[in-house]
Amino acid sequence: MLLHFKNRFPQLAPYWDKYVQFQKRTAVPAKTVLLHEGKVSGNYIFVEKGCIRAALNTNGTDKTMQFFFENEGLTSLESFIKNAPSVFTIETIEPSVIYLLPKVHVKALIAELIHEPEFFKLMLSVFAERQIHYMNEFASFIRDTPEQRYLNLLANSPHIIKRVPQHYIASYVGITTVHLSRIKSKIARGNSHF
Amino acid sequence: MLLHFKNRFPQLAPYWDKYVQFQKRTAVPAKTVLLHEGKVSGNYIFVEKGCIRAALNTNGTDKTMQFFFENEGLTSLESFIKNAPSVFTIETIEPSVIYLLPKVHVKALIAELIHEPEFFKLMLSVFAERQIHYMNEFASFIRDTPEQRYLNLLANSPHIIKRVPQHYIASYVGITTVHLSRIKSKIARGNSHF
DNA sequence: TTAATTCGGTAACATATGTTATCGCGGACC
DNA sequence: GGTCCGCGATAACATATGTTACCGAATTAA
Repeated sequence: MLLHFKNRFPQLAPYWDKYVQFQKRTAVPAKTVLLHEGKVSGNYIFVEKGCIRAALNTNGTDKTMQFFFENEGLTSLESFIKNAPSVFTIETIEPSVIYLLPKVHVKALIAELIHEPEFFKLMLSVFAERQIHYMNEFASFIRDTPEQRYLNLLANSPHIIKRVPQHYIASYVGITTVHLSRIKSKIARGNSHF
Repeated sequence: MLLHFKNRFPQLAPYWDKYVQFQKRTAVPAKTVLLHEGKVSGNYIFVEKGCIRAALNTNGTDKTMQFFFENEGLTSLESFIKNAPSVFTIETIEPSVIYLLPKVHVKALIAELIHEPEFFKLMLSVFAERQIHYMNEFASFIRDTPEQRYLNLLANSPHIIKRVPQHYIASYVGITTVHLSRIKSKIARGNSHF
């Protein structure tokens, strides 16, 4: 993970190098839970290979919120920052290779980098991107019908649809697997709105 | 607006003072558009008095995304940072008194403050809060039924329901005004799920 | 003040989506 | 090879939500 940042931000190389030793590389099978909903997040997670999802559990039904693939990093921000119980579960979809960087070291890294304007800009842009991402997801739910959300996904992130089992996609667009099947067959029959 | 920050972060007082002169205080009537969807945001907006909403327009139907009240600040982040067209409109609900701080000065302020660790922490926490907010809204749409969303609003933000016209609330929870009326009368009859 | 407009409630009907159940395919495991 | 199980399709029915239309109260404009 830190190597990934190092490639993107070589100016800060000495900092990354110093913390490389603390991250743990692990290979895990599919359906491995990396963080349980309700537990406090202890690590920043980086995906080297494989595929991970964040999921909510409501009255026994599992709903997928987000997907992560190679070269993406994630954590439960609220849990990480505030030591609050995570609202979602983090789980592998495929057998994956991940890096874990414990929270203490992330905090130490940030404390060291707090004087570096380059790092400041990096953090702000990362945070801004995430905020914009979630805001757009939120806006999409207010604005779009589930069918439209599926079509958007098909248009903007076809790799997700190709790679991820369909029942995860269904809850992600806000519907049941049955209804997603209906939508797909409707599209296949050429009866979509487009 | 800057006075607001000055009260909360007196350590940075000299910076706030310097920029106070650039902000413009304005009183505007209800239903005044402060930023049109599709336009680039030019100001950071701070609400001294009144009430503002962010809204999306889809095929002629107006949908409310968020409400802002006294002592809250807002802008279209994507538009502000990337000079991208704003995805939403910003409009007053009530007659309001607002402060506008032009983008150039906000950027200059950030550029000056970039070396202040206190400011760094402030910015990160502001950004983190916003991200958590939008993420929770997003999660709520995946997890909850519209009726549940209305009940959540009633429990967590009753001031919004008391203060804002109901048709804005309806689109905010993701339904039509007709259906919101149904839900309300159902609750009044004591038939809600709780 | 009256007149106009906005806002919220309700009904009847149309459509979208959920629920439950069944089937079939294909991979995992022995 | 066979058996089990995860996954996706489909049907029939139930429920949730949208659409249109109408009414009356409340607010605003003249």
